[in-house]
Amino acid sequence: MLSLKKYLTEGLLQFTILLSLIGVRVDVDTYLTSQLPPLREIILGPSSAYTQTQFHNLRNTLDGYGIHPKSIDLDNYFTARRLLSQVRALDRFQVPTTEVNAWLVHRDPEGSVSGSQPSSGLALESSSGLQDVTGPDNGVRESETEQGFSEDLEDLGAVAPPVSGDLTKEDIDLIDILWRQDIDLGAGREIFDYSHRQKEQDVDKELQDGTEQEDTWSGEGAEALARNLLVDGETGESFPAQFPADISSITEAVPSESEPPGLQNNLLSPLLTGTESPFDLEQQWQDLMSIMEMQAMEVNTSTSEILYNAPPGDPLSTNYSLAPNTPINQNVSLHQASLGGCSQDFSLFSPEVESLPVAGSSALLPLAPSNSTSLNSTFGSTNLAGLFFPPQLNGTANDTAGPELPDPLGGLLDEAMLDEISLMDLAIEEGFNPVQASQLEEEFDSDSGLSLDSSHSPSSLSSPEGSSSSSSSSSSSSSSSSSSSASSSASSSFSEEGAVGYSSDSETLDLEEAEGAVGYQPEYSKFCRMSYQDPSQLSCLPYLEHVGHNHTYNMAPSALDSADLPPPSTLKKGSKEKQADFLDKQMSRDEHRARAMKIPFTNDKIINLPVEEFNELLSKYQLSEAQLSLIRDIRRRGKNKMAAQNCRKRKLDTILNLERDVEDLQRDKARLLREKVEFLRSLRQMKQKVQSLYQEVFGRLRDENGRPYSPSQYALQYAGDGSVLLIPRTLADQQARRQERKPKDRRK
DNA sequence: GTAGAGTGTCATTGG
DNA sequence: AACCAATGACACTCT
Repeated sequence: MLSLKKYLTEGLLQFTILLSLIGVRVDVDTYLTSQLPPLREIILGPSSAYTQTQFHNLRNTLDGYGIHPKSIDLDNYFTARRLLSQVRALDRFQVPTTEVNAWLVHRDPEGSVSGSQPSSGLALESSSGLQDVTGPDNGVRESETEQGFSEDLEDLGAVAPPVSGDLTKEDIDLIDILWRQDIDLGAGREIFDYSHRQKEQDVDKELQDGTEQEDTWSGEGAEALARNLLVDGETGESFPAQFPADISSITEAVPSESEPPGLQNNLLSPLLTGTESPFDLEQQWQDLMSIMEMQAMEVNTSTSEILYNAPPGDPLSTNYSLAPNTPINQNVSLHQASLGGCSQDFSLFSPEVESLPVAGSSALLPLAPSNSTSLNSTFGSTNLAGLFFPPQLNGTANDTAGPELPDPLGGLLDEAMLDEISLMDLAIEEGFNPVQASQLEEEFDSDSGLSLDSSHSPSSLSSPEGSSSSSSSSSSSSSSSSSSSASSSASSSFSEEGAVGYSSDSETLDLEEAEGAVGYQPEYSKFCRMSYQDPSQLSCLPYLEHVGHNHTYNMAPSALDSADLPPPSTLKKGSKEKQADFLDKQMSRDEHRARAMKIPFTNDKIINLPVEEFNELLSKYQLSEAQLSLIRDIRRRGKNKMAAQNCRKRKLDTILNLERDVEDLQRDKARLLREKVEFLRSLRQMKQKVQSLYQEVFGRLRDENGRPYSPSQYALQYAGDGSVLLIPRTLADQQARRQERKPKDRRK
């Protein structure tokens, strides 16, 4: 076992040297590609090729190779794969690299600490460089990462870990861990692209020549690169090879109170470069940033900015040539710290890292609850290490076993978001899952937008005319219904209407023309039957609305309203009796009474005539007091009957409208829940990205002795200008405490 | 025979 | 004050 380990280590070192010889650098875009797949899954659906869990098996299955990670054939395997991948990557472009400017603020007071810019400390500065054509490595991410790591250490003049020979155990462990990390996290398909390495090589050359990084980008190299369209390592999106970081377009929508302009802008880009659905990605980012912004509103980051940020004019910290649509890169300079091969990788981090302290501190506040103890509580808002360093890295890259560090975005998610997630899950369990929502939508879509369909409306007319009238009236508001009923009842042409007027005038006309009576099917059918049985009564047709009602009270059939009926002599005697009985049954009580009292006009006239005409009509006849009283009662009851029908119909419409509103709200709720699920899912993946990238960056930091920094003692802090600072935890904790108080004060 | 829906009627209220 | 729409409540009929 020991020999195996040694063999592995030696093999890795040899491989690293090999990669460095051919100019391969490791870049963080490995993580970009490895982390974005989940986002793609959100948008495009799951893709087994990007499933993160498969990365663990990647080394055993890639390219058909079946090999155990500890196999002694590892170097052969890696070499073969690397060469193959390099060949494959020859025609690909690569994302511009990320520049990481970190300032070690504490460690040696007399040295060039905060503010100074050691020219040699640009471990993470990278650019495209033409890769050695002889050995472009595209596919072997693990070896590539490691190679880039050591290569950077060599090239950058920073204190590099021993490349061979006297490797300490920490070094070996770190190498092993980083190697495994790269494997586990997965690498992008174009991580080791040709153009990318070309840029890197160029930068490396310039660094060796003592050229400042910003000169590189502002000079010919940058222009030349700008002319070329680079392809995002993950998404394949083409964009100018500049140092852009035009995340401002995104973050502008998320204003932050206390942060200087550009602070937020730098870290978003990588996720926005998805070729398949960049807009969706941007939307997701906007959602994320909006949440973070809400939290950032409560936090003042000015303190940290004053303390640790490079001045605004600092070329290193502000050298983002923010070309639009090229938001990939983020400059993070790790001064006084050597960072292995983190070139553009940090750009992926940027969105999160930036937004955390910026939006900062607020977003992180939940991470370090005041009641938490020791380190966790002290990791402030801007203390990235405390937030992001996972136990894994702590145990491995850390010589002093530090306490377990909280989750990077744990504060974001753990408290508020997790509650929401749980609520959401609960809501889904309660029946608002997307499937049901979609079903609901289908159901509604089939409803033609009206809540009043036959199944829902027991009072709807069974006849086509009736249903149309009913649906139209139901679609209108109840107020319109009442107004329509009022208009119909107020109409002076009662004889033409002859119907109960609930619906509007036009509707009433349609209904009357079709039915000529009360707008309910039972009455209509009865009336029709009666009318066709006795054509002689067709003359009564407009006025027989009351006859059709169900309520036929047993009264003496003696009092037929003879005024509107043809002479009985025209009918045969046998059928005449039957028809009389039938008509008696069809007549209402008031009609029977009117007939009994020998009222000389129809009940319809009594009921529907306007007051003036009604009084005129009464004046034409010499009527007794009993007749007048009956006529007034008939009129009152008739009007009230119509009013009751209208009222009931209105009531039904109101109920149906409420039902439709409830269904609409349920549909909206289901949709919002779906959106929430997707948003939370993307947020979780962002969190994972931030965590892994933080680990990547921090794990590659080396002190002057070439040893990794202890996560328990140091933390990465995201400064307001986009740079990343390596500060001791105590300082970070103090800052965090200060920023914790501010939102509280603000709430007061 | 009973429950429930549909309808008519009365009393009341408010415009 | 008269008229009328709206509506709750009740009764009746029908299924």
